[in-house]
Amino acid sequence: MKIRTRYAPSPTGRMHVGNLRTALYAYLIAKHEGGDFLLRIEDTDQERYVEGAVDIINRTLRDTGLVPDEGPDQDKGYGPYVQSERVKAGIYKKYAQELIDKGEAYRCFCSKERLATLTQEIEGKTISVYDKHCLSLTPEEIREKLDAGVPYVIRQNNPQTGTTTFHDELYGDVTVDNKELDDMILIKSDGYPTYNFANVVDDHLMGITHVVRGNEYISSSPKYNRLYEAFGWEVPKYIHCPLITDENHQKLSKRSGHSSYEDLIEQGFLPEAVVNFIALLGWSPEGEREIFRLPELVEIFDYHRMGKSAAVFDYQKLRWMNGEYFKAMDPDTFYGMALPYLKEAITKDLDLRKISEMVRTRIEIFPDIKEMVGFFDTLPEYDTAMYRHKKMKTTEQSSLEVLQELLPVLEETEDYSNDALFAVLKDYVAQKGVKNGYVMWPVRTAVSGKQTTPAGATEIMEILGKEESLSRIRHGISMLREAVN
RNA sequence: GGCUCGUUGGUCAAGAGGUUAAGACGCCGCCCUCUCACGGCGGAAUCAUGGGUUCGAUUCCCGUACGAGCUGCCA
Repeated sequence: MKIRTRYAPSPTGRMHVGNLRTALYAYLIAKHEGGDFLLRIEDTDQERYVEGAVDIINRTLRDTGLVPDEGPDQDKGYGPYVQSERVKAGIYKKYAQELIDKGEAYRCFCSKERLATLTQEIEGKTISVYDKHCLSLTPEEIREKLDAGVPYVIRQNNPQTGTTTFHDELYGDVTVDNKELDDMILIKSDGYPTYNFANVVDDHLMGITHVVRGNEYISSSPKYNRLYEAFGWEVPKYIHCPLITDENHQKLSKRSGHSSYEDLIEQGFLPEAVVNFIALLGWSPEGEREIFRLPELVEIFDYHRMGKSAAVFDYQKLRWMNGEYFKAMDPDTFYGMALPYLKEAITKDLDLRKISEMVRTRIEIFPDIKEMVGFFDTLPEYDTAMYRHKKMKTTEQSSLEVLQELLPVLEETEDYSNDALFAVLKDYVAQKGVKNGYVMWPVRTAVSGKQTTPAGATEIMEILGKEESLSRIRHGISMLREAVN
């Protein structure tokens, strides 16, 4: 049988990386076996609905490559794929009625006030268990309330004895006492289904074979199983994904600043790197390779190799991985993407393409560029102490000497290409009988004003050109003269 | 509180009843080098805990601790 998985987000804002990973795994499980991946919008919560959130979902799936085979825009006969539209089609009402007829569900007319009397406070947490009060209503009483227009919900009628077991592909069998099974609400008083109900109905109707979802649903899954059984439907395979946490092992929240895919893109990460990284959070391939693009993941993904324990989102490692993608990227593509960041840092007419290549193997995320290349634009203020370098055996004194001796030579040099400049400096080094660094360090310091740069002295001078290079060296000389005296 | 799930270095993790317990990020050192980065080499660092079972358990079982999730007319 063809595998069918779905991603069923709630349109409530940005896409959480945990949800994105769930979508990724659902996609990979289906695609690895040549199956279908579908998108279903679970907009049954009127209050949390956020305008534009569906667009975010679509855009994110498109940008990450997790393109659904079916969804709101591509109805392959299982639609509609938006739950609010399914509500209008009367789908959930119909199935809820079927459960009522079977005695597996019942209408509950309890007021909020009465429900409030059922709640209790335990260790700061509010807990409420419904007492099946409305289950004992007679048909006449129900008729009466219905006619009077008393609002009601429909609840699942769970047994209070025995146990219920469900099977998860990763976690194995999970068994709970039926007395733990609350009579959860299936249809809300506004007529919309709850996640608990809509999810089961739709997964069945849409022919979902593997239900991939977050681990937070594991404890309610027995209740979903009872629903499947009540309908006489085949239970799908369940694959619950482990949680993603922050560095404090708490659920990754907005406060972390990088809880959503959008956050990460804004911070300068590449979609491929994000996908690669989250794929490895809770799953590992055979072998030692870690860099995989989506098609490669499809090839090798095996959900049996998924983990069960929560994983910390390691921002540091994501940065590293993003850098790996830069290194593997072809220079033109990188240049195109880096350009806006380069322009932000450099307003002068310099060879940005060359600078782009300098930076490509040195940054981890795009915003790193600014700090790295700003000195090309304007020489930063710096302290002459920077001319002192133990390993290079340089001092302010020695630097002054080198720069002074080099200045006339560089003034005479016409060819300011990297190779030519390098040859000039090498000549001087040889003639002086010192190590390269003894000369290169002061020159680079003078033309950059920085401790570290994304290129060597002569490469920098090539970019800056003769005039600017000389002016910076002269400035260095005058600073050093002052410092030495 | 109850229920459910989880626990291999700081982090992601492989692994298996007997291994020198992989690899990666990060960290440290060395090499390369016109600084840094890249690249190369090396290092420190892990089986939560107490009982069993076993010739032998980090691996299997039970308890404990810790963590997380659920306990919503949210999903």
